[in-house]
Order: sequence, then structure tokens, then C-alpha cells
Amino acid sequence: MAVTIKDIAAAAGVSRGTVDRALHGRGDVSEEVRERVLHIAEELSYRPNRAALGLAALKKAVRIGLLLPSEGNPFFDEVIRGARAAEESLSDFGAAVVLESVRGYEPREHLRALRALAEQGANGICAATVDMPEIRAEIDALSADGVPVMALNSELSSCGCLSYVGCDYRQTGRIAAGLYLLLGLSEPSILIVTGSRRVRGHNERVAGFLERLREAGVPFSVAAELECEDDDAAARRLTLEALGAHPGIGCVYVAGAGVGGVGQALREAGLLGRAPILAFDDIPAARSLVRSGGIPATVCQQPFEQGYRAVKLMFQYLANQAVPPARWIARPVIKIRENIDEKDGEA
Amino acid sequence: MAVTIKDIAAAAGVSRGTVDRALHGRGDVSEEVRERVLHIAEELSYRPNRAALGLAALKKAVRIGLLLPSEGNPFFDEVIRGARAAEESLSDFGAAVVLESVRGYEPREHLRALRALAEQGANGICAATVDMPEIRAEIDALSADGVPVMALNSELSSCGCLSYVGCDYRQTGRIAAGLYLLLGLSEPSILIVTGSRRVRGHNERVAGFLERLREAGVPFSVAAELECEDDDAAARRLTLEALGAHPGIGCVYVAGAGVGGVGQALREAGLLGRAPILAFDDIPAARSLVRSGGIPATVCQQPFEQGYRAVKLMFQYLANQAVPPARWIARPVIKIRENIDEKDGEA
DNA sequence: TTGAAAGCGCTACCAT
DNA sequence: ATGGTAGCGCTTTCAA
Repeated sequence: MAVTIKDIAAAAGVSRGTVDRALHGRGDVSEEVRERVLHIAEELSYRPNRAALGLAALKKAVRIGLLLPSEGNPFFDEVIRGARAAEESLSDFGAAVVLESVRGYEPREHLRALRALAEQGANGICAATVDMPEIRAEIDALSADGVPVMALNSELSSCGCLSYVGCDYRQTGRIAAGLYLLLGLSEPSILIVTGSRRVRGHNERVAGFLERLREAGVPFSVAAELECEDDDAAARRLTLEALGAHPGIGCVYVAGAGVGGVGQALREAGLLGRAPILAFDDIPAARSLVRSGGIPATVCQQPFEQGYRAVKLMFQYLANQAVPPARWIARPVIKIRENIDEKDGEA
Repeated sequence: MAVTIKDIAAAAGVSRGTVDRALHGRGDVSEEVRERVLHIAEELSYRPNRAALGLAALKKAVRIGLLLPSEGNPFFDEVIRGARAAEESLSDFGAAVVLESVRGYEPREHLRALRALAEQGANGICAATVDMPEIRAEIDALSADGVPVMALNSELSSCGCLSYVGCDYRQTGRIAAGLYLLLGLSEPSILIVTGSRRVRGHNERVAGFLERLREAGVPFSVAAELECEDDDAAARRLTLEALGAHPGIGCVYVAGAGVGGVGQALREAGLLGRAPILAFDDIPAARSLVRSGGIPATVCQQPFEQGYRAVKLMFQYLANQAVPPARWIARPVIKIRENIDEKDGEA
């Protein structure tokens, strides 16, 4: 049988209540007793029992706020599914998730959502938001108020964030390059379609991609780098223009959203299936292009897992003061036609 | 606050003890009361609290037996890691894992191990074993004795197994075919190296591979199908012979173990990196061939996850009588040079 | 500053 | 056949 708080109390010659106070620094405990208890706990390598912790925590339910730019964004629908799954599996321990769904990346809107979550009594917040000064300031303020904030899916520059749960964009870019190499294309001209140069993740994906190609020492050239603002219509138009201006494009690398528009452009140009698209995630548009052969392979970032993880780690921090790792990085998943229809589920 | 057993007791006008007995069919309960309680529970959509369940279950620790042919088999080392991780995460609920490690697939040895686990007081057993009549009979006997057995990694023909946790071999074969198609090889002659025709998983991997290639309608031919008995030395020798007998082999498909031997043979024949190997799992030999370019991509079966899952599902069955799904299938993971070094971890 | 005790939801044992 | 209750490990409140 594992070591319990009772064992420590007996060994230290104090009551269980005192041990609890000493271990967690709540209430007043004499310095001498505190040290003795801590020492004994260390000695016996005490670890609190999670079942008991959960049961006792039921009284004061923990509320986890979730800020996602998920309006009209199917990637985040999966994040939500994961967060709900975590909520479900933690409901027996008193966890509840409150969601603020936002459209796009307008800082003002994100600020509003953060404050709304705090007002709804969130004890901690997981936020997929933008790396702007005003946002960072709000996060610092929330943290100071005792509401920790965790960056989700997009990392934030140094601020009071508890941790980052998401993916390593450079790494996924490198994997996309690996897939490019697998294809063994003969035409070395690549068209790059990025979402926005202001989005750090997109830049890193492009950098990782090019970095790996250079390392591999294969001949390649970048025909053009387009910025489509994550918009399908813009992606289609710009891609068509580029295909016209640069004949002989052998591959299109799509670092952000807008892959549906790129596919449409290639179809119109009669190149779908001939000039492969390398893309990210398995949102519906990407899925259907994988099925039709326009995308030979896509690198996915486990949105379900990200949502699940973020909620779970935040809960463990709030309920059991278990400090999460500074960065929890989702393992990238390569999907091709033969496994594109797999659905992520309960971890 | 969620519905508790107390609420049901109040609604039914009986005591909590009676509700417990009625819900779980233990002890004597009058038919009339039983029905009333069950009805109310259904009505209120009662779900037992897992934290409380775990806490109460601490008194009678659950022991889970694990039978693995893991001696000298690095694949199963990962399964063990996963099982240990599950044990760790369930230790707060009173779970313990006892391992019987066996070398190879000798039915006599497996029988001995099964009995040894039962003698050590295992309340349930997860077994990666062979599909033989004497084994199935023992499993039926154990089940009848109240020790449920779960098939792990290799499925067993209809017997009293609680469920199957592992992968879908045909599906992984199809994915390997998808990778073959990605490579766009010009030389359509394929050498197949299987482990053993007596191993169901190997056969299914070959069948799935060929099935998908036929579906795709690409030209291909099978130069030869070798059986290497999962042995590197045999694999090397047979592969070298086949390369000599069938010049122009463009790809080697390795359905079982022995991939190290195949790589060695290709190296000696000066074909490493020129005739790609398609293989399974990321055991050390496969990993190093991926790094050196001999294997462009490998299809992995999440051994860590399999071990983790099996123990977790078995525990939930034993402790909370939660019936596991008949089949829990691990998601296949494609690894290439750029992500081969990722380590599976805590789910 | 510390101790004692109630209570979280469930199970199991002892009375009745 | 049913009720009552102790107890799993921890937190928290009330007394002292």
C-alpha cells in the first residue's frame, strides 16, 4: 500500500490536517513542523492519491475556459471535440469547460473573449490567440489575478503563460519536405502558398520545409511565394496567376489554410494529380483532395489531442497543482489516401 | 452536481446499500425493488463517479497479468513500456501489473506462462499469444474460473476472449501499398519477404498490400515471396538468392521481422537506397535503415499505445465492470526519416 | 499554531 | 431482503 498523509502524520507526530497545511503551504504552520513534515514526505516519497484528490475536489468544481478562433474553422472543431472529451473524462473529478468561440484573429475580439471567460468564473484559461502586446498584457493581468493562461496551438512570446500545448511548426515543415523527397519529382520548381507572413506558424513551416530540402541537397527552386490570407478564393486566384506566370511548376506547398482554393486552381489548370500538393491537417477540403489524388500526403497536428491535452493539463494544474511541462508538443501524423479517413478519438 | 447513488436511494425510498446491490446484482434484492431502482437510475441517467469508485476499490488491489513473447523482441519492449505507464497512472486506483516474458511462440511455454500468471493471483490477463487449440482451451478455462483474458497484438479465433487490442494487419498492408504508390517507382517487380505463412498477421499484411495495388490498377509483379521465419540471417540469405535469381527487383516488401537481414542483403548487392524497402514498425533495425535511406517509410503499430490500452481497458473492466469494445484497433502511424526519432509516450 | 471531525461517492460488512 | 455504517485518502471547517 502506498504512503498516505496518515503515515506522514504518524511519523511526524502531528495531525493529518497539519500535514496537509504543511505540504501545501496553506494556513499557519510553525517553521519547525513544516520542515519536519516536508522532510518525511520526501523521505517516504509521498505522492498524493489522485482518486482521493478527485473525490475531495468535487465540492469546488473547477472551471476551465477555452478561447478558440473556431468560428468557421474546422480545424478547431476537432480541438473542441478533444476538449469536450477531456471534460467528459474529468467530469467525475469536478471539471467543467466553458467555451468562447471567436471568428478570426481580431485582437479586440480576443480580448473581449478573455474577459468574458474570466467573468464566467474560469479558474484557468486555454487560449489559441494572437501574439500581440495587448493580448499578452491581458494574460499577465489574468495570471496576476490567479487565473493561469495556457497557450494553445499558437505559441506566445514570453509572457506569463503557464505553458504551450500545440505543435512544432518547423518540425512539421521538415516532415512535409521529407514527403516531397519521397515523391522523387523530376520537375524541381515549387510554388509556395502561405497563409500570412504575420503568422509565426506559417513562416516556420516554410522555413522548416526549405531548410530540410537544402540539407538533403536536392535540386529545387521556388517559383513564387504567395500570401493568400487563409482565404480559398484568394488562394485560387493567386495560384492560377502564378501557374500562368511560371510554367513548369512541379509541386505546390501550402503552409496555411486555403488548400481548397489551391486544389480548385490546379483542377482548372488541368494539373490536379500531376503537380502534387503538400499540405497540413485533414480538414474536409484537404481530406477530399487526398481522396481525389490532388494531395499525396498531408501532415496533421492532432487537433483532437491538442484540445484534450490542454484541458487535462490545466485541470491537473488547478486541481492537483501539478505543474505542466513548459511545452507539450503534438506528434505530427502523416496521412495518405489509405488512412485519411481515420478519426482521432479518446486518448 | 451529478446524480449519485444517494439520489437514487432517496427517490426509490431505500438505502444506499440496497441501491448498490440492485445496480450490481450482488446479494439479495427483491425483484420489485430491483426494477424500481434500475428504472430510476436509467431515468436520472446515473453514472457512477470514477473517483469514488477508485477510492473504494483501493482496498482490494487489482492484479493484471501480462503475457508477452518479449524476450529478444524490441517491439514488445515498447508494449511493456506502455503497460508500465498504464500501471503507473492507475496505481492510485489500486492496479498492479505482473509480467511473464517468454521467448518465441512455443505453445507449451505460453501455456506455462498463462498458468503462472493465474497462480500469481492475476485477476485478469492480457496475452500476446498464438492461435492454437491448446491455448484457446486454457483461455476458456481461465475465463470460466473468473479470470478474463484479452488478446493483445495478435487476434485469436473465437474463444472466450474478453476482447482484442491490437492492430488491423490488412489495413496496415494497404497503407504500405499506399506508400509504394507514392514512390512512383518505374520498375514494377516486387520482392515479398514474409515472416511466416503460419502467422495470420503476416498473411493479412501481404493480402492487404496486394489488394490495394490491384485496386489502384498500377502495373506490378511479384518476383518472389520468401519466408524468413522472422530471422535476420535467413532473411539476408534468401534475399540475396532472390536478388540473384530475379534481376530488376525494384522494391522489397517486408511483412514480418527480419528487416535487418533484408537491408544487409541489399547493401551487399549494392541496391540499398536504390530498391526501397517497405517495412513495419520502428524497431532499431528499421529505424537505422530509415535513417540511412534504405527504408523510405515504415508503418508502425503503436506498441506503446497497445500496451497502455490493454492494461487500462482490463483495469476498467475488473474494477468498474466497464465492458471493453470487442476490438480496439491501434491507429497505424507512418514514419519517415524526418519523424522516425519520435518516441511514443503517455497517451 | 494545531487537532478533531465531517464529508466527497461508493463498497462491503454487520445487524436486523 | 434491507438498513446502517465504517472506511478508502484528502480537504476544509470549526474548535481549542
